[in-house]
Amino acid sequence: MEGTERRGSGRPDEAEWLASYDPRAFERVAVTCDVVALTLRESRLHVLLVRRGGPPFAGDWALPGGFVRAGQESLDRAAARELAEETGLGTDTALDRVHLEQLGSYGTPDRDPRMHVVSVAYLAFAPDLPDPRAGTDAVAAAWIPVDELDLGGTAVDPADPGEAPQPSGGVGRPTERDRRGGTHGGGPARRSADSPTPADSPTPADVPVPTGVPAPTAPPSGIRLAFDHARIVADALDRARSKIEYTPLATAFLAEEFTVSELRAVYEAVWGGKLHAGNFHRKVLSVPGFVESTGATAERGGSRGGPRARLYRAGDARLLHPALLRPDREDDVR
Amino acid sequence: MEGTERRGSGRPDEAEWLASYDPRAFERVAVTCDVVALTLRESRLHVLLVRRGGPPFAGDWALPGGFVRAGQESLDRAAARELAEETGLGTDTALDRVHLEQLGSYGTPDRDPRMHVVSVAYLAFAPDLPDPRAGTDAVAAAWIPVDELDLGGTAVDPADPGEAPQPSGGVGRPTERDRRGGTHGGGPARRSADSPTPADSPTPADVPVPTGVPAPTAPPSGIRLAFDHARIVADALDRARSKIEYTPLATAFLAEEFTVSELRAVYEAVWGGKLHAGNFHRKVLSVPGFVESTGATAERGGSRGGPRARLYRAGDARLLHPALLRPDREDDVR
DNA sequence: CAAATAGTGTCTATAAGACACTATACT
DNA sequence: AGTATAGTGTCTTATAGACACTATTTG
Repeated sequence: MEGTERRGSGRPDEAEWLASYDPRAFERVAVTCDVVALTLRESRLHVLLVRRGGPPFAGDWALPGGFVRAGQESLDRAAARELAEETGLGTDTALDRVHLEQLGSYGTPDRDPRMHVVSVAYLAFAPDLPDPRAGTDAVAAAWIPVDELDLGGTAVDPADPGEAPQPSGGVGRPTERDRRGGTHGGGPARRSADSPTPADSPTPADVPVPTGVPAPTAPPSGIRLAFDHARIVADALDRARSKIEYTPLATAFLAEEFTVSELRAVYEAVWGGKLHAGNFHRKVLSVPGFVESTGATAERGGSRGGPRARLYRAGDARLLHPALLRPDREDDVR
Repeated sequence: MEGTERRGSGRPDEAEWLASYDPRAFERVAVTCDVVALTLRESRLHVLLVRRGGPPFAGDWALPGGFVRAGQESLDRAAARELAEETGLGTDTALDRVHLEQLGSYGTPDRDPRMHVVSVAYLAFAPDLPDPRAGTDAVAAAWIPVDELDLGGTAVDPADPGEAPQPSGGVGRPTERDRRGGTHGGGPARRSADSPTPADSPTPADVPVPTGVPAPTAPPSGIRLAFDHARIVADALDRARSKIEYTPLATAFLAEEFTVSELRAVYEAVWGGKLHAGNFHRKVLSVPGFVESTGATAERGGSRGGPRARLYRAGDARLLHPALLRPDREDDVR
């Protein structure tokens, strides 16, 4: 809207002017909010998906989402609403322990065969939540392990990653997408789709889906997602991997009180690899404001032995300083 | 769109179902692309702005932007088009040296008094470009020094930063916004507006606009921007400050060949502070792929004396490893 | 010549990782 | 008992920053 009027004064292209002046005079794009909700179940990362009842992509799994209610709600609220509807949790209940942030917007004209739809994607970090009330919705809804998804390991041109999340306007570190290339140096006409720029993680890796990263890549023949949702989920995972490096958000996957081992399990699940227990322990406790001791101790030791671990809760830091950097992978930048 | 059909089977709220089922049956939101184009002029950071000709906010400066052409262009393309139109440069010409990435989307219902508009904001890094062809557009267009803008140093509730960029899905480091709080831990209903989550910079600083950061904060009475564009520009600056930490994008502000001193000037302008020349020099040359020597030497030494500097061009790295971290500011996290 | 800059050398503090070791608790 | 885990200590290496210094060029 803004800045529209400046067009069309003393210009020859009146037609074009009209087109952009009154939105109602022309076809419009639809706006939806889609949510990539992540949680940890049995030390595996899961994403909330719904099964589509009708075409297009009938029977396929897709991200929960829906139209933004014009004039009624902000994007953030729309995302929260979608998430609440899908998880079956009240907008307040257990849902207030969920972290929700904007991921990026996707708006290629042909991403939905029915019409031009711009989806504003959100990323959610949730503690282990109950199964979504599948019966309520037409088809099914479930938490699916992310490593069972086909996220299209099929290389993305590093110079033209499509459109969507960029290492966005938040405080962050380079994400996988950044590592893969992003829009750097490209002319304005380089991307094929709209993509938020990833901006979360600092570990470089310009190779699309190289070996070296253990779990979070696409398996031989995983679950296909509807629309461009595989891309959105891939971007979300990039963001998540990056985000837990420099924020305490890994704690959002856990209960209010947790042990350092449980926290380490979050990192291992999200990053996909083993971490050195001893060094991780010291590191976590050394970052100011990351966790604070409750003074209590776990009821029992590990299931396979070991002393009872001390309990912690999230500290008051909003950023980790210094950050917990991902271990260098082979597939480093350049 | 996606996942809409799953609603409304065996549900009591048929009305609501209808509302979200067929987008054409209800009021829609408009989608625009706004661009925050940054460039360096005389060692100061400037942003491209246009002056509004009519209400609302007539006479105020605003970001260049316009409607996304339904069914015709992706978000990335729309942003590139807006930028090209405004700078007067062809979509290819000098514009192919411009870096363009998605920043985030802003969609509070009341951000435009006329209707519900979702703006997908983009961030551009440009080398010194000619003045925009002001005559063409109704009112004016110009490069304005960012430190002359009123970006509302008026504290943002660290717990409720509004809606827009989050340290997005790209590879990044925590940005100022991350440092200020972001959506961490907040329930889904916490934000007042939609904001991409910043994800770019790692230096923590939870204080809204604390002392310590020299230049890039709001002056006593700077230029007011239309709509929520001050917020968008603030988010863009956060992203930019963060982005040059872990990517070689600072070179996008310079000509093809540049000296280390010129590169340092970019960092100083964007971060707002002096950097140690010697350490910066060594650091830049030590990061693999950041810059590569051309073998040539500058024609003349500095205007105030000194040897002729060697010339470099951007290297092939897409991420800096290790990153060039911003010097710790007092206003550190916690 | 004076002053400012380009570029290098050196030292110190911090942080990450490898490794070793103890103490505890489960089966 | 055997084994796995919680948590700590120590050493090595990489990096950031402070500081010093030389060489080169402009006014």
